[in-house]
Amino acid sequence: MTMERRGPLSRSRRPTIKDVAEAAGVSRSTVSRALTGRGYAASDVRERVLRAAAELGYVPDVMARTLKQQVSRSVGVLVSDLRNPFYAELAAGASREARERGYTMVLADTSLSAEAESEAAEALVALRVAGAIVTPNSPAVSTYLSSHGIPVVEVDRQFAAGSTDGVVVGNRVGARTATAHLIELGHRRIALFIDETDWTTGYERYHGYLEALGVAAIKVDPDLVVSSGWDVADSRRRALDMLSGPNRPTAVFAANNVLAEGVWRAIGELGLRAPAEISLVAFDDAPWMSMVSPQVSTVSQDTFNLGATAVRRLDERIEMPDADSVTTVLGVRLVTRESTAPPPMI
Amino acid sequence: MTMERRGPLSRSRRPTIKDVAEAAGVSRSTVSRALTGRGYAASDVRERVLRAAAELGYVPDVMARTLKQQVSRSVGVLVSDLRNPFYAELAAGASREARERGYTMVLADTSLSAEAESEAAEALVALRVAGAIVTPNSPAVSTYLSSHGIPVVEVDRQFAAGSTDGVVVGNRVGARTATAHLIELGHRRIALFIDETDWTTGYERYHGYLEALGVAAIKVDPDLVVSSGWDVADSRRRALDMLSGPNRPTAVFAANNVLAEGVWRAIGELGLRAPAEISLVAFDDAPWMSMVSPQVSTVSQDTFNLGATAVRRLDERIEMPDADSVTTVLGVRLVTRESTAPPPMI
DNA sequence: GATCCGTGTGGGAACGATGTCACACAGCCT
DNA sequence: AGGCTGTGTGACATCGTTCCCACACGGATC
Repeated sequence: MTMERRGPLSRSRRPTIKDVAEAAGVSRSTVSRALTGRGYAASDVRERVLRAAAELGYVPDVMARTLKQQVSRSVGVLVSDLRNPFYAELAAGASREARERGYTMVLADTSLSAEAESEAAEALVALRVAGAIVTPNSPAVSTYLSSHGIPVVEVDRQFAAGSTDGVVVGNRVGARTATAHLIELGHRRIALFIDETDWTTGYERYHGYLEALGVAAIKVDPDLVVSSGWDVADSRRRALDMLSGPNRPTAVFAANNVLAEGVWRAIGELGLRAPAEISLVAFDDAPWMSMVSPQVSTVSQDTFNLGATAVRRLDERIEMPDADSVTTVLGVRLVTRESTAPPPMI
Repeated sequence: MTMERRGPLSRSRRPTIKDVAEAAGVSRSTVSRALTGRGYAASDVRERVLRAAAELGYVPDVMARTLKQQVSRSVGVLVSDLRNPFYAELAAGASREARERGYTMVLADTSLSAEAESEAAEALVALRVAGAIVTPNSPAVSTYLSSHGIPVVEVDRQFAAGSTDGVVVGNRVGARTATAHLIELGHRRIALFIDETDWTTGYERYHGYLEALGVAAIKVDPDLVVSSGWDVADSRRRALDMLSGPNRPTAVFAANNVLAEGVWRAIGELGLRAPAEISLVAFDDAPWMSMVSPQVSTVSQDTFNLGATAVRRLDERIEMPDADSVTTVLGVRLVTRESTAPPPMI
């Protein structure tokens, strides 16, 4: 196998605007005007320039242009974990909207590591991106990017509400609705699986859960609130513990798709029959939830749209850097499937 | 809600190397040498420069650097559809490997559209990326990028074998193994669901299927080979047709995760009992396959590694542009779960 | 004392595109 | 004839960085 000989065009250096100018017999300035459409250019000259550019396969150098104009047409997107369908779909939405608005997308998977996150943020600054979208793990990213004059939109989670734009979903109302759904079915011992309860998304979902219990005058049992790690294995382990215990709950609300998967696996392994013996309701409608049996009831959010909306917001912010910051809250919807039913009679 | 006042630092323009030079009382050249480590710089001077840079929050401008050096540290990644877990995982692997090697990643979702694909390719040229990884839909992308001197690695699918590097999996052997597995169980009427049979991946899987049938001296029934579209809905429809027909197959080999989902849904909707009444084996181990009941047997490929390997290959190619092109074939593994069993007795 | 090192440092020309400015030309008015 | 306008073009400085080159300095060698 041998590398094919490259065309004559590419062996030499890439064509620059100067090459186009010479080929068309005009100056660099004229080429620039003809191609960008800014400023005068006689139609026959424009014609000639366009032809020359096409013939040479000329593509303007974004680096040089950005350097000169001091503003690029790319946005940075920082997500926690592309392997999680939630973030993948978020990124897909961002990608489509970015393309539609003429932005290129620089994407980094921050792998839930603070180090990777700040490293990636620094790369975005170095790249002089026009703006950034982040699913932050700490307030640091937004602060850092903002301090370098880069507009930021926090998505899914929001640390810097009030000083930074945000696009989130109705976490509290979603969690409240999910919990209320279980209560309505007759459940009283409802466990909550959640990653953390102190910040933004986790905080809201936790409080949504508390509110629903409060309304029904159900006392919160701290043993039923498990603050699990971020991966399936951990959540599964914790669920195995809780569900094989003596006084197990009759229902579980798993506050995201990863935790839900862990709980779901534990239920299966313990041979518990859902929803007859235990009900499960999740947050985030991952694809598997509508494929497994019983299908999992969940609070569904339009994740693709979440990403797209964030890019829209960012674009607006780039246009109007000094407008007041806004937080957009997208709606959620409880999808009741087969995993929730009244608790077993004792 | 009001935008927080930005720090004094950012209100004015971003600090440049010149600002650092003035703060440290040296020339721009010296700052450059001190920060990059190329060339002389007395240790006390270096110290002073580093401190000044840190104090100002200086981050070198990648645009300017790239413009000068004529080589960037970013790679382009073009995938078909981020919402498909296959591509998401591929991108995740690429992302991690890119980060480890000091590349930033420009990602575009080409949405299975040829137009978006070539648009994205042009953007990569404009960005002067150091290299690109693509899951191509046609030979055009690789040709185009190569003609602009951009090293390309084709991943998953390969159109330009011999002239472009590729990283693929053992599609033919995987398909053969999956089909042979069904034959071994006693199946004779084995349907194939596949997206296309003319190019690269689809071609290989198709021929793997044919080979396995050939070895067992089973005549190919063209009615059992359905070249479905690319989405779940289409595949489901085709599967409903075929499986509700008079002379249905006893087993289905679905050549990718999307088609498998369609077939799986159809099986469920028709109330067919798998594997008692129909066996199913897939290609690509999507998460849901090990969660549903019965769990789906499949040809598993290490998709994350596929992405990571592609970046590794690309990096090597960037280092040695004139070496012979190589195609890396990663192994696959048949994972037998619960969806395959001997055909029903007649 | 002239020359030659090695060690540092600064000046300045690139890289490719943009856009301001000056200017050239034709046609028209005073 | 001189001035003006409108149309079209080219020279040139600029963006932030790198890196080649020149050069300065102290010490060693002839």
